[in-house]
Amino acid sequence: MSPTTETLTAERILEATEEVLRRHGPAKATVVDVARALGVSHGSVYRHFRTKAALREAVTQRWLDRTSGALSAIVAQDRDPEARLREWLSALFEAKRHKAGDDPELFATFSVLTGENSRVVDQHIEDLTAQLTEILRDGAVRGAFTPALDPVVTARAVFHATGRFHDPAYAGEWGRPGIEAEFEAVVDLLLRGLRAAGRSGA
Amino acid sequence: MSPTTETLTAERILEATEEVLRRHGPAKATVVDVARALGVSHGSVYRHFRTKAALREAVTQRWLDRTSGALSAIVAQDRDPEARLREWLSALFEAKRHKAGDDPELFATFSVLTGENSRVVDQHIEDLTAQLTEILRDGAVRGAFTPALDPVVTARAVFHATGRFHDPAYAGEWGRPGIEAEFEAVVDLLLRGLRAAGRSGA
DNA sequence: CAGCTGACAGATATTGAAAACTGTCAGCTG
DNA sequence: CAGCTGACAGTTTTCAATATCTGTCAGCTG
Repeated sequence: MSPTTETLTAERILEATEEVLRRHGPAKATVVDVARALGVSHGSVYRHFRTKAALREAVTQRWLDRTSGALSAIVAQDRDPEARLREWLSALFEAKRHKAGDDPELFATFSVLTGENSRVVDQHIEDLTAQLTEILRDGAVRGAFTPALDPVVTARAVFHATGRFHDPAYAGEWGRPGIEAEFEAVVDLLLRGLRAAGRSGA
Repeated sequence: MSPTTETLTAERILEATEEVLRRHGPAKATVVDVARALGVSHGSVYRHFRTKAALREAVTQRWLDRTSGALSAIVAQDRDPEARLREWLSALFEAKRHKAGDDPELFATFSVLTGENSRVVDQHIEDLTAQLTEILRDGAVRGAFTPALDPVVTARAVFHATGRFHDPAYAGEWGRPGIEAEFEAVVDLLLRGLRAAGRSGA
């Protein structure tokens, strides 16, 4: 039962690939490296993943799904939709910032896929906007947010409007001093726009 | 009075550089090319611009200033601040879109400078947010926008929130089908947030 | 015989030598 | 003598040869 004699599964390949990507980065990590880390030939890896791109995408998907999963807990909370939306956006920003800082090589892989308009990234964005839609819909039902706005369209608008704080293209600016204040200003403005008429402002 | 015997001025060098950049793009355009286009030695170009970077920046600044100038006319209009803001944002989006489409090589130069956090790009952003601030301040005075928000901070928030529609990092998405609707959704939401309480919604 | 191997063809990346470019400056020229 | 030239040193880019990688598959192995 030593690791090298265990059956070769997609899961084990994903773990090894994540490790190789973490060490070498997306530009240098090769399928041969992954196979070597697992003590098998690279042909075996191709038995589980049709192409190198599919492997990269699977690793990235797993990695992104961890974020979506953590955020969905906030959506499920039973409290003030406005506070929930604020916390959700804040958590998304934090998550992306930490990923960029703690796992720069995996983050670079994610950035590459974003630039390539990968299906995986599109799916991630759909997951996130679906969560936003859920909060907005609930907020409208509870009377916290105006019912005048279509939740699906508005969720996408909120997501795009906060792109500076979660899109990897901006990762370089997430370390700047005033970034937190910028985030607050954008979120405050968006929340003003979402609130039902008759509720007090800031 | 033939062009080749005219005095060599910064202005003539800028024109020639713009032409060379348009033809070759930022990666291939050289100072030697610019000098050749002007019929002088490259040493003469260095008499007017200390480095190649300074030359690129001067060309880009001129190019960006044309946009700021056109937009300032909208700021100066004497009409409903909300309509003015809408038109200003729309004009900014259009201007960037056309620049990206009509002058791809000059736009690429601008994108390079953006990625390098050039002083020229920072100045351009300051110009634009100053114009936004002006509209917001005027809107607050006229009672169209809520006075609860600091115009300077809010102008930056509006600028960041609409980044998807003017930041060169997103140029690749400006040709997509739904982009206009996305733009409208974001602007509608922001305007709801800006409006003074007691005014009717959408 | 299910799963793995390793040789292979074509594609991609690396390397290092040669070419081109940037920025300087002593001296030429009108 | 103000303005321009062109040779030059140091750096960057180009290009072609070489090495490595991707993806396939016939055949080996437990």
